[in-house]
Amino acid sequence: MIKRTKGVTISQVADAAGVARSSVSRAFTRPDMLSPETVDRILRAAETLGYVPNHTARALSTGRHGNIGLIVPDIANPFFPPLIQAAQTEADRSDFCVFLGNTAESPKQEDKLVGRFAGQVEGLVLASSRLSDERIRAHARQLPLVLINRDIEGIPRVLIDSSAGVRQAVEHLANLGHRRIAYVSGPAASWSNKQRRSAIRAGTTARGMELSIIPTPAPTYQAGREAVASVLQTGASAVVAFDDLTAQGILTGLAERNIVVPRDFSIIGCDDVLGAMTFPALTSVSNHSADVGRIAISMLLDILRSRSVADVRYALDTKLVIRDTTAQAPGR
Amino acid sequence: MIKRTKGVTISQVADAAGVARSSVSRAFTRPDMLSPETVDRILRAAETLGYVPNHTARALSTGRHGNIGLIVPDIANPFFPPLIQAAQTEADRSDFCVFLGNTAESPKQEDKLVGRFAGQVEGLVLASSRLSDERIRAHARQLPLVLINRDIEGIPRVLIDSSAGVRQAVEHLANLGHRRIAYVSGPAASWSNKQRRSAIRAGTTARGMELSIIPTPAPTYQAGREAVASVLQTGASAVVAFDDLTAQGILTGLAERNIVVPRDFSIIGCDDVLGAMTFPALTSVSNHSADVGRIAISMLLDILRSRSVADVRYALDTKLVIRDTTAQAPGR
DNA sequence: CTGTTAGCGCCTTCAA
DNA sequence: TTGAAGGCGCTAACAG
Repeated sequence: MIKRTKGVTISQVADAAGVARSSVSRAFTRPDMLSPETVDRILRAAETLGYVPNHTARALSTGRHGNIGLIVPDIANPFFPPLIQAAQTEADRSDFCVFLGNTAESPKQEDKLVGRFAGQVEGLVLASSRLSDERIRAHARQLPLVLINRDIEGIPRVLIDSSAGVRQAVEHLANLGHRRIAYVSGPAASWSNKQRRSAIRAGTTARGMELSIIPTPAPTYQAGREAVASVLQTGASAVVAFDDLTAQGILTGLAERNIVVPRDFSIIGCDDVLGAMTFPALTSVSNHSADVGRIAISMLLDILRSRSVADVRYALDTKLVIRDTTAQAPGR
Repeated sequence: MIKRTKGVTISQVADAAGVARSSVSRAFTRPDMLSPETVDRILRAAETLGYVPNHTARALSTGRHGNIGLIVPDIANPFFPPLIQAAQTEADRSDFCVFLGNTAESPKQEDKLVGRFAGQVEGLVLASSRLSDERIRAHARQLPLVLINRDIEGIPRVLIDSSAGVRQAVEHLANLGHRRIAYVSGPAASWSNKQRRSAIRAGTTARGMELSIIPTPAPTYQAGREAVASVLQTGASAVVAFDDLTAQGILTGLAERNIVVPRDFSIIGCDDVLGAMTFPALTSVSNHSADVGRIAISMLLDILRSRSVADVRYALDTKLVIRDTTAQAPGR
């Protein structure tokens, strides 16, 4: 049985130091308003009593609690951990704590989390939100919001613009002689998915290539693996996947059918989070997940500081990273 | 420019409903103490005014804010996301929010985070803490603590007991004819690492096998990859890695040297988080990361509810999962 | 520079 | 069943 120390309050410190409560408060928040000796005496008293400012009381009084929220659809997707980590580090630099929420790809859960967080955070970052524009706008009326990979006018947002990278991917495949390719798509509600899909469509159309779209329930290893059957039915010789995780699943699905990559089939991922960790090393569209996390938080903190919301749209460029899963189309 | 709605307070609702503030409070916390009609009237008024209870004020008054903290060393390590997700889900079931902290394997950062969280959470779960026993004990005096994969008497803890699984791993290798193996170890401050290392040592000693220990700076893909040189120098024909990520790195390091797994070399991971996602599919010691997250949170919530700390030690058993990275020792 | 005085929004005895 | 009143711990004018 462990006994716990109780909360020492500002009054006890004030008594011990022989000053008013407000002076104690100042010693911690605006020491420059007090004489150095007084500050010293107070701090010393606080130290011996083991006083720690009560965060909640301070928050009630100031209306600021130094917390921000970060909501992601799937923390287990390797795209997010670096983003989360960077966000955390950036928040830390300004002495903010971050609440993390995982929606498991469910808009309903996302709505619930936003509501739950709203009361205890000063602002929120929604990464790859699966909510409708209306819901997001509604939430933005309640508290400062920054979006990641979601493009809604009037709401600050930071985007990974995959179009350039995806265009290069199509070009790369075309140069290798592929004429018929497939896109294994991501969540319907995903802005990134829409963006990637239309970039591919534009690229293939421009080059007279044939394109098939294969839907998946969610961007996971398993979904990729299960998509392989459909992919093969299209007669495609190469595939671009919504993300690396899906691509990795496809890699396995192909291996299970003894289809050798890249000899028999080429594959390109997006996000480049698996780096060279797959076998063969995955060709992928570059990633900025950490940058995006850092930037989103820094934007949010700016907004909190300035108390004003500019309509910022921060887009990061991408490019194709060629590794070992793409090669000449078979039979050429 | 988006305008934000201001906070409606209990008083406004009270006025609108023509009741006292305390009644409004009761309508939300103890509706059974009020007549159904009154509750109804209050709720209706609250609804139209868009009243939402102020979490901070409530917390100050009750001393409970319904938040718990979870601190992990590296969110990007695939061992943790399922743990975090399960923890979150479990907390959610009891209407608790979770603060997530990432220490980047740094004890200093961990200490800092605990301090920062302490004021705003009712309890804390420390997963794979890198802190000293003393620091942990000190923190446990401040607030309810539950440990994951750290065995300190007197502090509630839930452990993945890898010894059985690791013992099976050694046995498996022995049966395949390996006589000389290496253990690529994890962080020095890791309880799991110590446990796995001694289980391997016990197993190899009992069978008269030779064992080399290879240190690494941190359990990462990169560290595993770089450890390969040292591993090969030992003349071992098989290796057990601290975790799957390290094992995956080793897999790459071997591939880079044209050493074919499992024909030329066998490898076993721990945690089984990569499942069949590596190539070849990794033999590994089973994992309970999600269970452990769920159980830790549920233990913490129990403690918070009962206001008492029993000395619980919850250990989960493990076993070897054989896949494709282990085979007969070469030359036999 | 420092003390006094009000709250922040809610919960919770204590009476009625 | 309901109201009145005090307080949770701290901050923020306003005086002095």
